[in-house]
Amino acid sequence: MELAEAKLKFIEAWGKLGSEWGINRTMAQVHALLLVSPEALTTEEVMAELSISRGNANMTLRDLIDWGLVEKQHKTGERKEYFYAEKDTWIIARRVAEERKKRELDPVIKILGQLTEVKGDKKDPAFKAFHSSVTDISRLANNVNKTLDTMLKAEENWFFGSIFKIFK
Amino acid sequence: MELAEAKLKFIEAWGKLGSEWGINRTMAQVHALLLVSPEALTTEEVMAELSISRGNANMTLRDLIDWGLVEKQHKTGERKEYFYAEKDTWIIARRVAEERKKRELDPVIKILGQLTEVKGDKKDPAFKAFHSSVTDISRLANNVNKTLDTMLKAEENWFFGSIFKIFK
DNA sequence: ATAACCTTTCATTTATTTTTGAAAGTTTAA
DNA sequence: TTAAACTTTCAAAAATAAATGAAAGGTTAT
Repeated sequence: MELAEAKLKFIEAWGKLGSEWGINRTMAQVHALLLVSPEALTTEEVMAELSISRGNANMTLRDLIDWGLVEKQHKTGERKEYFYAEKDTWIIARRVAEERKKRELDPVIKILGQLTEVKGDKKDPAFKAFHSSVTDISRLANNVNKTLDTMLKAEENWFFGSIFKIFK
Repeated sequence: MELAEAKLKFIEAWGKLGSEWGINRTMAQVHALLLVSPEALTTEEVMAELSISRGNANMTLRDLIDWGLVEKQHKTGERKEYFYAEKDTWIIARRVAEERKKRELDPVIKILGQLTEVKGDKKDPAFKAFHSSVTDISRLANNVNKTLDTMLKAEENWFFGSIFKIFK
């Protein structure tokens, strides 16, 4: 397999994985393209490489910047904007975890906390089932949350290293 | 807040979280409904509670069974099928992790492994960027994979307990 | 055998998400 | 100020995903 083909395979696989996890396929593909590009690319280049429209490229790049995965660069003497992807995989993982925690996990943890407090007839099986399921899920969600907080602060080697040490 | 309202809130929140993570909203809602039901429910009851069609209810319940989150029950003397959700949150988390690992992570790890092997000109910046990004992502994916394997075998207390012990 | 009862399928319809591209907006240089 | 170069917006179109419901498929009891 040659580089050009391998690049396409990578972009395709990254896009597929993203879409399976609720991330816009194009956004994941643009990210993949930038990840394997040694140099920052222009909007035009992204449009051409992936055959997408200007509007789509612009919005997608902005989203990637919002996620903290891509940064704008300016070259002296040029007006065009260039886009460059963070290449450190562990930083990428942390940024994604951070963003999704904030957008999705935190809100649901808040709601679960409220639902945990709902009072009802302790003799009613419907209430008992509700209360115990919600309490259990709430506890698990909080554990996941704490683990993510740890991960956000940790170095990769420390994080996985320590996990593997215990569970070997 | 009373039970009926709380149940609706829970179903809504679970459905939203699911859809953000690439899981069909209705599937997550049916799961939520069954989770807070002390008794197994019939297709008719699921249809009525969530105002969904017979076909949708049937397919969604089948999917939940495929995921290992719901089981069919039969009551003696009755022909109707009843559906009951696994209530142990840790088992639920493990089943979801197991299923998604199998469906999504394993395939992508395989592709990354192949892309890692792609040969090219070591002087070419494009090749260097491709190779190092793919290698790094591949390594991270394999670490996540190993951690999931550990989780699949572990008890909840052991898993989180050990993580918190190190990172406290 | 057949009728009642229940489950499954799948061609259509409906809803949701994503993309397009032309127009509007902005910045820079002369 | 003007015009060229570049970026952003967003209403409309296209693509994708999900839901419907009537018909077909199975089972069981008589």
